[in-house]
Amino acid sequence: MDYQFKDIEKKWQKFWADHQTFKTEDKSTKPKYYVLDMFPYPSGAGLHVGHPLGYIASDIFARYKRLKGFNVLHPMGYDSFGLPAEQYAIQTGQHPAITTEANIATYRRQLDQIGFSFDWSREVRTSSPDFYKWTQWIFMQLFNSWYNKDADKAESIEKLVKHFEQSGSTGINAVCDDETASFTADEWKAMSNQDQQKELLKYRLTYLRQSTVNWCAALGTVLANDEVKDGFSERGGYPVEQKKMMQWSMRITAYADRLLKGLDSIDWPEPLKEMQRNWIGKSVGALVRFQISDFRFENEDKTNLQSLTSNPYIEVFTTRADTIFGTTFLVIAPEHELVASLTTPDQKADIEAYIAMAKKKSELERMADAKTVSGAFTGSYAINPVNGEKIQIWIADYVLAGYGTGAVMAVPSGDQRDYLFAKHYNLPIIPIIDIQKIDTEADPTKEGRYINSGFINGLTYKEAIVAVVAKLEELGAGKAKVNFRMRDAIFGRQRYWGEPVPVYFKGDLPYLISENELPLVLPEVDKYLPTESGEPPLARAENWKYKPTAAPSKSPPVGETYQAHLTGSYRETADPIYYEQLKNFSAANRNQPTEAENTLWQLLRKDQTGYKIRRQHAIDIYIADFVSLQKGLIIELDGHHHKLNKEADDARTEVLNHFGFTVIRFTNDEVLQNPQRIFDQIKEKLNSLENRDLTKFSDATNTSEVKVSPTGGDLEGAGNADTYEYELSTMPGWAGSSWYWYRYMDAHNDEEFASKEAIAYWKDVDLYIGGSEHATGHLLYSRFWNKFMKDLSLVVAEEPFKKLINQGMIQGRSNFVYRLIDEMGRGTNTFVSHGLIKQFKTSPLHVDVNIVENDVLNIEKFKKSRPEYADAELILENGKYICGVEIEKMSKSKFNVVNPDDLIERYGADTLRMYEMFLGPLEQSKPWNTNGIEGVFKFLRKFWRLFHNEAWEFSISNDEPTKAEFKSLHKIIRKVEEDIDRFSFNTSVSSFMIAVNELTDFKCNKRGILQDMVIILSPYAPHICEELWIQLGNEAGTLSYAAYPKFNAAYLIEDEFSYPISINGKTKMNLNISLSLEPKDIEAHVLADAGVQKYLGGATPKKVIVVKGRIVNIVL
RNA sequence: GCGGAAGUGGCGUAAUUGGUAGCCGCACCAGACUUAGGAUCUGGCGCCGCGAGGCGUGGGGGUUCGAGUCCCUUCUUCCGCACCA
Repeated sequence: MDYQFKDIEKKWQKFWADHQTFKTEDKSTKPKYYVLDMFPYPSGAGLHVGHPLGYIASDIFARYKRLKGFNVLHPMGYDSFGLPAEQYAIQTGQHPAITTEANIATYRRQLDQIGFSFDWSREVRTSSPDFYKWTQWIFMQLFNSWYNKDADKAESIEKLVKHFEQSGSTGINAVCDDETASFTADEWKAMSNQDQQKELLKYRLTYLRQSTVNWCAALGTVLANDEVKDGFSERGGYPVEQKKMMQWSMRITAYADRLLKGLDSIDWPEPLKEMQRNWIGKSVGALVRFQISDFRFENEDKTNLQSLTSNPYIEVFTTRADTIFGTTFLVIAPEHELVASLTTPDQKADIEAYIAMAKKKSELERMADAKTVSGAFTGSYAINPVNGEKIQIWIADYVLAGYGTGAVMAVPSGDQRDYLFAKHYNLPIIPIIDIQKIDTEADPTKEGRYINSGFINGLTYKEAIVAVVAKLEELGAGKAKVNFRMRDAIFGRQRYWGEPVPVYFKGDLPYLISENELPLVLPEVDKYLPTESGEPPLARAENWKYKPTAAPSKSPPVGETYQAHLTGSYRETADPIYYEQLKNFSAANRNQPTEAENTLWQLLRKDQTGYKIRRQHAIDIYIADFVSLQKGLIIELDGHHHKLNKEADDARTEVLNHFGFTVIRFTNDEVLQNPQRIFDQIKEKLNSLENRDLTKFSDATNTSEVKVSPTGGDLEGAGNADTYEYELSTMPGWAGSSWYWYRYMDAHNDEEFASKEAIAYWKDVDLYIGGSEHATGHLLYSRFWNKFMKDLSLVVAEEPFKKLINQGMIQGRSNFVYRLIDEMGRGTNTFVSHGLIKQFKTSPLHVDVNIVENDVLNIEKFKKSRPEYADAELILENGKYICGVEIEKMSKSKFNVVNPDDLIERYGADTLRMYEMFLGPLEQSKPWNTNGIEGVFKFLRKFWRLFHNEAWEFSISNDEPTKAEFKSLHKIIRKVEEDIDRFSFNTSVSSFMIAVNELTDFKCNKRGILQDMVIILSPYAPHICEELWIQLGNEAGTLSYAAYPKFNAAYLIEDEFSYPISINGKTKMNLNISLSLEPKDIEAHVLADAGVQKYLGGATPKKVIVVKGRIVNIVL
């Protein structure tokens, strides 16, 4: 049979799916290898040929690793929350879930027909509640954590609370908001719960704060810095403005240093690491305080006067504290909070005019305008702390409010911007280094010795910077400071199609919903637009409110008054509905014990008190934390805020007493501080009580009405039966993608985001392939979340992706036809071939690349492509119409999209896979050009033919291969190993061609060679290889796990080598010389050769260089 | 402006530690087989030159017996950042 790729590929794709050939086991004696692709956003356009490039490379790698005996995890899923589906929903009213579902179906069909070896049983979708339940859960962990700088890791917020209760705010070294309060332990305890929560929010790793955000009005949402490019949204290209809003943020800045350091430990492309370093933007410098001189005037704006009069200084950030003696003025940003207070009445008009002008300039104009010098003098002066000089304070928009302190010390001799400013406004310029050249521009040199610089005169840079910082610290006028350019990441989006934030509001304060309430499912809305009042789309959801009563927590839901079941039959029949619920709650509580509960349980379990203790046991409408039914003793643990619920507790105790239980209470802190003491107290109490078997309790039927508030336990936020507003913004697109690789490890786990065992086994991603466009988004956020989860011991690796490869972008290659323009300037229906356009007046038009081959227009198809082209006239060259070419982004509007479906239809998936690899180095960006695909197709047919005779019958010989045949085989065995190891897939494809060309020349159809060839080629062209593999008599489906052939160097050993003989470095001829000869003998042999003698022309060589097995060079 | 990557035939590219520059394809040319060819096979194919030979890895310079590869300098292209103090 001829090579029938269509049948073969269909057959094996079905086989792999039916037999789950690529389903990965979590338990294996093989070493693990995790090959991950960046999962796609399923867009409506489907895949074009650029998308699979990285997937093909990773698939080859994954298949290769399987052959090499690894247990390979190679999963795929969809990053299915996002803007396009939502924009489509806004336009059409179609629910984004439906659009997304349809797009995923298209993607899946397209992916399947390329023959990837994904383990689809582990598929994830970020928009599925099973998945985003855990995205929300991780959010909750972030909310419940703070960053302890002393431990250099995230820790539980409980630990912070404990510290506050014991020592107040002293001794806390946290990454937190700037304006945290100072308080003693007693002051903390005296605070209302509200105030405590407000303070804690300043420490949480995800927090709500009034922040300046990138607001995109057209999209109706805020955007993160990495989603804004040059003042426009990355998606859609809409203008973005700065706006102050209450927003969720992630305290990624806490990890700035670790994110920076971690880069040194991972095998990523250097440009990408550099981009992250840039984005993090660490600069080591100092904060310096400049006192305000003679601050005495009044001003109608008194907002900051208070702080100014008590603390009259401006703080600047500088990386060049050594240049402080060259400071000749200060510049503060126009938005700086002290501007109004510093402005003297004389200067008021100037300053206000300048601010008005600066405000009008958009972000873009301000950037474009970087070279124009502008500013205004405030009229105030500051004192240089090191020399007491009085210097002017200016405002200018080259100083950014958002970086450092929003103020700089201007050193015109060393900083070009300061230099230009000083020249423009005639401010002094003082040289401070002996070799500084400052006639025409600033000289930021660090060489030379300091002059005009007081106590650092004569020092070098290294000495000076240390001396200045020390002096500033001594004076109390400054300190060393590391600054980062990276800002905390805005985490909320005012959009519909994203993960709901698992938070509700009581007063102004956010509270987490309960963990067992997850997932908080995205509600239905009538429209996907903001409300009239400008609230996010989720505000449209009807009855979407948080009801604590509906929240199964430590206590079941109850109304205001409740007919307590003082019937004496609390266990089975109190209320069948409640009883079911209660059992569920208890189970949930047992799975998620608090720290204190867990600590105590370790002491109480297994009868360590001498009595059987149950935990989270349902009793009537309550759940007891711990109970001994034998003694009727209930042990309750209370959180710190529990004092609010005294009334409820009393009622609860009353009911429990009624049943014959004794209730004792401890606080969580008591347990955590001294568990043994609590244990002793419990034991003592148990011993003192009489036995009373309450397991079969049946008291007199004595019903009484008891007032019960809805909480009997630790329900956070309880206290009334009101409903609360949920957070209305959703999470950004990067939330789900910041941890998804862990879900693949254990994709169907309902109890955890992934089991401890799965994480311990798979650990991290060994190879990650994806585009560099995610450098400062996904790849940074993923590292951040990973480090956070490591801190909480949820995962084991500090870095998630050990090795990363960026596949290059596939650009479009547009073709053009040239329409003739007549004398009147009108377009005609005549088209001129590209080589002739200089002779005519033409205008280029995009033409569909799919009707052009090797830049020659298919005229027949062209005429059919549009009705108006049907009678078009074409001016040809050499009988052909040659199209023009340009490289552009691949897009529908440019008619340059090449769809993999068409190519698979025509050449098959194996050809497409190999051709995409053959295009060039994986990491290199290149335009798509279908021109060479025939060559790869021919290769596969040639390979197929090796196994068939002239009548196209399968025909293989069992003869012993020749030495030359073995040599071809072992060359390719080694070559492919080396190439795959360095991700050089293009070179291995050409080596396959060489091997098959050689074997064709040998007319080799020997099993001893071809069977191994099938294995080696199978990662690249799996379908054809599977087919040949069973034809060779092997069991179907076993090829994927066959053993990669072993390289044997013996087959490559040569007796002779054709030495290039060069004279003065120029190769003149070749000589076959035995490889057993040593350099001295080679030299003699070469010089004796007649051909060489001819070149020498009788001259005696000055020197002869012989490199054994490489070259002979004769120097004349 | 700063940082990074890269410049090799008509085109995509190859040359793993400095050791024969142009492998493998595409396109093109010639030929064979054919009713035909968008099939297959054979040969050619960096540039100049009839040839001998010479010149060739963006340009210039250097190190070396020998440089596409290392160093300096310069130009060009692409990518990222951009008034970051």
